[in-house]
Amino acid sequence: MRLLKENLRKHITLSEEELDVICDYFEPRYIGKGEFLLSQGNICRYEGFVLEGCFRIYSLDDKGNENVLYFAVQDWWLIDIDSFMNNLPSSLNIQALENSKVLLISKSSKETLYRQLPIVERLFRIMSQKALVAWQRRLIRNHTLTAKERYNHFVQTYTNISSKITDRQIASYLGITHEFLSKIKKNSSQ
Amino acid sequence: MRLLKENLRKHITLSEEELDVICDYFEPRYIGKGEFLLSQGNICRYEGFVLEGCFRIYSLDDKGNENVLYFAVQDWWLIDIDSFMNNLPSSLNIQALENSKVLLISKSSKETLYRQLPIVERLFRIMSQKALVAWQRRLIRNHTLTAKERYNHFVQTYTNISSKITDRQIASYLGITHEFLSKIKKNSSQ
DNA sequence: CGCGACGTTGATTTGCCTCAACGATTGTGG
DNA sequence: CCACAATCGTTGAGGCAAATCAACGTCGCG
Repeated sequence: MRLLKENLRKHITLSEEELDVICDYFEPRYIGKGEFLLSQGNICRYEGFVLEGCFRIYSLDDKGNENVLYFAVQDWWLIDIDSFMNNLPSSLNIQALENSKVLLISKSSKETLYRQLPIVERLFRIMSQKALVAWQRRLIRNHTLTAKERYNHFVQTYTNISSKITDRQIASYLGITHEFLSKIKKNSSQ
Repeated sequence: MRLLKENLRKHITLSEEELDVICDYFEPRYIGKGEFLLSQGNICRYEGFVLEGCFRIYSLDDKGNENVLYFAVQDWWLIDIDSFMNNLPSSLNIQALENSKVLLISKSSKETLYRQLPIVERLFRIMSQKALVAWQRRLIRNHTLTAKERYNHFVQTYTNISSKITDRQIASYLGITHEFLSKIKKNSSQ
């Protein structure tokens, strides 16, 4: 819970009482390596916060190719917002890449929380807006940088993540093939 | 103002009084073709809502290449969130592509509005989350679709926009050169 | 009118993909 | 604990999508 509180305090000033109220709505859950918190076709009923472990959030295209949207390790959030907000079948998969521990809040709990503590609306507004900026930046990087530059940016920015996951996953995140990533690494290491 | 009210009502149920309060904080402004609502290096002090006209939001990389983040026509919003939220110098340019009319709300007005009418926090949370989903989808399209497929998706999805802007701008939005877009169009028209 | 931005086209290059093969590592069931 | 399968990372040959560079005619605008 301490980790969650610290995460929330990064975005907004909250009293200890408010933090306690918020945290009360979350429940811990363990997810084994390879298991899914969400798989496509189902409705995303929980928002998750990662305490330990590592996740990949990915979609599948028509040909069955996996496309990693992002990774989540400690201190990151797990959700398919579209599915969660609108009760739509998800097109995303959220899979644990190692044995993991998360805190979950259900959709109904979150709505109750919003009403009970209106400042939580503000909190999640701010979090969403920060996330939005990050996605915009990533799109610009995809347009302006080469695959090699994007790879270097990734390992520098997410050192803690890149040490946990396979090169295939990283390649998928970067939007390139794993063969080509291998050639990038060979090329840049000499 | 009617247009703004309709836009807000798409996301959340609001009474006529609430809508009036919100709208009172916005002031109209005309922006001539080629003029900037925001240029990089400056702080984004206003959030804008487009009533008429057309805008491009773009950044420049080191080599001076323009990179269009998105276009905004009637019913769209104009802002550099990062700069607006954190009072940072913007890395974005917001330029009118034709004579345009917008509604503006300043940062201080928006903060006042949040306090006066807490439901506005909810409103902008929901708007931000919807926008987030759109950016995620766009990134996936960039990874999975070819340039031609992305172009077709763009003209189908944004018919009203694509008729207003040059092919160079569209190419920049798609992340390709304008020469290549020209070849795509030639190729697909026969 | 003349200039600058535009769209087009072609020749050439390059970044990245596809397919195929290989050894190394990991995981799993007997 | 080992044998086997599966997945991984690597490498190479070849191909394709898209970039680069350059030239040209067109159009809107001062």
